[in-house]
Amino acid sequence: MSYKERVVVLVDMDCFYCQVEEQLDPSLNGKPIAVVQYNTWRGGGIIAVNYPARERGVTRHMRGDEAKEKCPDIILARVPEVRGKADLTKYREAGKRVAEVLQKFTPILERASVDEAYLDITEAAKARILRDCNQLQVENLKNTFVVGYDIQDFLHNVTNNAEYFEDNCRLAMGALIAEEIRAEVFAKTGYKCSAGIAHNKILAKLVCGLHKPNKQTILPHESVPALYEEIPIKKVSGLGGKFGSTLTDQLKISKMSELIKFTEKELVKLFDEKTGKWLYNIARGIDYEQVTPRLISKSIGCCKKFPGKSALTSAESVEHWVNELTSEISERMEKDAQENNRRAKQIVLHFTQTVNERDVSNSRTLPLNSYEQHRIAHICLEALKKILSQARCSSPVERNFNTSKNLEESECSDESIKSNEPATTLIPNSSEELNVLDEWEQNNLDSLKTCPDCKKTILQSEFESHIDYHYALNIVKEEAHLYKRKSIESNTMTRASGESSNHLRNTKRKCGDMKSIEKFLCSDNELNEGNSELCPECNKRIKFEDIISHMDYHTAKKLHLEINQQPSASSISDKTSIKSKNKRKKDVKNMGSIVSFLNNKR
DNA sequence: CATTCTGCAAGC
DNA sequence: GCTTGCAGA
Ligand SMILES: Nc1ncnc2c1ncn2[C@H]1C[C@H](O)[C@@H](COP(=O)(O)OP(=O)(O)OP(=O)(O)O)O1
Ligand SMILES: [Mn+2]
Ligand SMILES: [Mn+2]
Repeated sequence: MSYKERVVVLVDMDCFYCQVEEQLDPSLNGKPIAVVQYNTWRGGGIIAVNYPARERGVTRHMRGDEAKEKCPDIILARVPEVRGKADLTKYREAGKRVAEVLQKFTPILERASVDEAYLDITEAAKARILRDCNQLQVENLKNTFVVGYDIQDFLHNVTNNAEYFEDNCRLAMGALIAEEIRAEVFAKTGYKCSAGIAHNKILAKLVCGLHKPNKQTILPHESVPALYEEIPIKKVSGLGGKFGSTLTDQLKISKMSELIKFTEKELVKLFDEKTGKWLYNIARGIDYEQVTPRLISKSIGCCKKFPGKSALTSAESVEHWVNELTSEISERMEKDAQENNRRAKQIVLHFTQTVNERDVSNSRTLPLNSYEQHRIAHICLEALKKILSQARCSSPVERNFNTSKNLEESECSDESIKSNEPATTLIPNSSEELNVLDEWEQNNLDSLKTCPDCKKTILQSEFESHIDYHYALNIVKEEAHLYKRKSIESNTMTRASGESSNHLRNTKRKCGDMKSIEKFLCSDNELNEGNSELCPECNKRIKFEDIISHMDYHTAKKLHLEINQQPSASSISDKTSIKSKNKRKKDVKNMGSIVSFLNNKR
């Protein structure tokens, strides 16, 4: 498939945490604001800045005090503190509301962070070109910029010679849909966002930021070389860190356009096969990375740092913070279990200490059989003691802790807790961290039912959505003439389902995030190119004989959404999982004081 | 003394 | 399978 085939959109909320705060307190409207976490030390650390405050020179990473100097009338909103730590719940929930709106436009949606998501709307754009090319007018793309073009000229080209400019025509239609997506996000949530529209993820991400806030940008492929002349290498996703620095230093280049000088062979030789080829393609505006459908996180974690003198120095304090962190984890995991029908099977405990000026970190994957706070805490504390007692103690120095857990891939999930505390006395600058991580298991205790309409055997947990499916299908049959197939990509979530599957950890299987209706439709295994094709709407493999009814299903879903505007709030997901097993023992040196504290205590 | 997250892949 | 490091919001 051509590198110009797809229409990929990256939607990113504008100064997201600030917008969340502005909506909660409308008196902040129009004023310069920033969001800080903690405020006792130099006014707290700034993690989000709204646009009026940016004009005044305030940036992320500044301290609250510094922001006040730059902009005396700035309002500093504070991240809530619960259990003595920052609590990001309200931002996660706001992000979830946004994702629920985006999800109505396509199931090929990948949440990339709390405030952004990639959407592959190739099929929707193609379908709409067949009937709505006349809508590609400036008045329908009022918030759209096109790199390298005046929008008027760009639209003129694609509408007058749609075949010759078919790739740009798809991008233009993608932008029209993106305008609608963004309008819907604002209508449903009150939040403004920006978007990038391009043939791949890397470029969509890159151009989303060119016209913020509340605007969107198209990048036609032929505009890549000129754009790259202006783009520092570190601005491209994946090149913002050490690897990007290696490029600028070793290759003596600074702009993306300079990368094109190198042959694929040279790049493969300089780095490895995978990296070299990737870089060679990126230099030409080519990126084949798929938008991987994923609506919910694979891991749940929390952590706390204890910088400098606040480093934890007693067993009691360590125990206290492990309790606080496991309490938050327990609460969030329980909620996740209700919403997503999955359970973590493992937890990862992680902590770091500062020993002789150097960070030493440890982590252990531990089995998790219960979400009860005290049980999780017990598991973590036992592991912690074991690790520290095996460490060679001699010179007592500093430490800090932190814990975290993660959810697992398709079917599993984890949690993580992070805390960070200094353990011993002495040295003023110390820190530690603890982490916990787990995987999930899905509940297999589903009973079977027979559908009264189609007589198929289905899981109890999928019964409701299965009936919804018949309901929607019937309406479609009656009113199909009102709705063209493939008009707008949209998709509602279905109810949560149980379902079990097997270990899919690390296996690339799209079925992991499938909704129950889709699972029902895709229940046959053994699908291959000889007996099936990929659905243009959802990219799932469908048997030839089922493709017509499968497309009806998509139409039904769209219609159902309009009829019943109540999107059911749960997604499905998961299942199985695995694991348990734990770890090995690694020695850590210089773990003096905390070890003795722990040993003394128990 | 930026902090609190999340995802991915390499290397063992 | 597990730990670690990198990259990003
Ligand atoms: N380094 C960080 N540490 C903690 N939270 C962060 C960090 N970076 C970003 N966040 C949070 C706060 C942001 O509002 C939110 C989304 O990040 P991001 O999209 O990069 O910026 P933003 O939404 O604040 O502004 P922009 O309008 O430029 O997108 O994630
Ligand atoms: Mn943002
Ligand atoms: Mn973002």
